[in-house]
Amino acid sequence: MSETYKKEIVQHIIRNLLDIQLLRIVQAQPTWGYKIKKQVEADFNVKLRHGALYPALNSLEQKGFLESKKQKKDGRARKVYTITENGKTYLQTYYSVLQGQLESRNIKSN
Amino acid sequence: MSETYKKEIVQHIIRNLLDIQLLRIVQAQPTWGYKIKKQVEADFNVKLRHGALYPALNSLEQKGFLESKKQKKDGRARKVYTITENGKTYLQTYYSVLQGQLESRNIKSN
DNA sequence: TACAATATGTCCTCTTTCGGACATATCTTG
DNA sequence: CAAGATATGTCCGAAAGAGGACATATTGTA
Repeated sequence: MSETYKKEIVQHIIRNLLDIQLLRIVQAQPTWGYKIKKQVEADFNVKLRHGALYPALNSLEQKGFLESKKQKKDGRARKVYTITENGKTYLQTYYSVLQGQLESRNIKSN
Repeated sequence: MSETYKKEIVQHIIRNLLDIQLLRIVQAQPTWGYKIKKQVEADFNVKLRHGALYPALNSLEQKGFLESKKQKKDGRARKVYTITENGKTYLQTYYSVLQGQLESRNIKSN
């Protein structure tokens, strides 16, 4: 029953909250674009366009929420992202707002 | 500190998760467009265009997540929305996905 | 040596959304 | 009576985003 809309909802989140998801993933562990794409697609069974992903990552770096270093590991040239303090604060605040909604499902009815 | 981004984040949520917010508000209590607008703007101190709100409500009704009845109370002709079972299920599923993210902030690191 | 996978980027067209205006009707208050 | 609040809707030009292609380089595999 609650599975009915699950895929649609995950797709909705990936589309509309992509920046939040990226911050969340990078916060959990420094990583790079291609891995994020593969990981998200495997974990959630949705498609994540790299034409949307890479610009989003660059945008988050420009905003100062992510930092990147070009590394050459396993013979691969990767752009590894790390979350910044501002990024952590932003994500924390975002989740606290959502948490507030999860806790109090009621809205003031003046 | 966590107040730094709060307004920006609330605006982000209103923009990108408007349909979810509407379902949440209507689920808490049957209500109508104009009241939602005033309520959201007062509660969160952000602007909610009625040019975005009314089409969004109609869209949710077309999807079968909301139902509306035109009422004349207090001498006012209002279109009062009620959440449907499908709407409840959708919202519930949405929040359960977000909840899952709140609980496990870690993502599988193969 | 091809072909697939890894890895990151841009570009173009189409569609959607944004911000704000236009529109209309009723009710309340000064 | 006029102005503001309540209440719901559409429309238009501009901006943003979606889908998918084009582009390039290296590495691993058949």
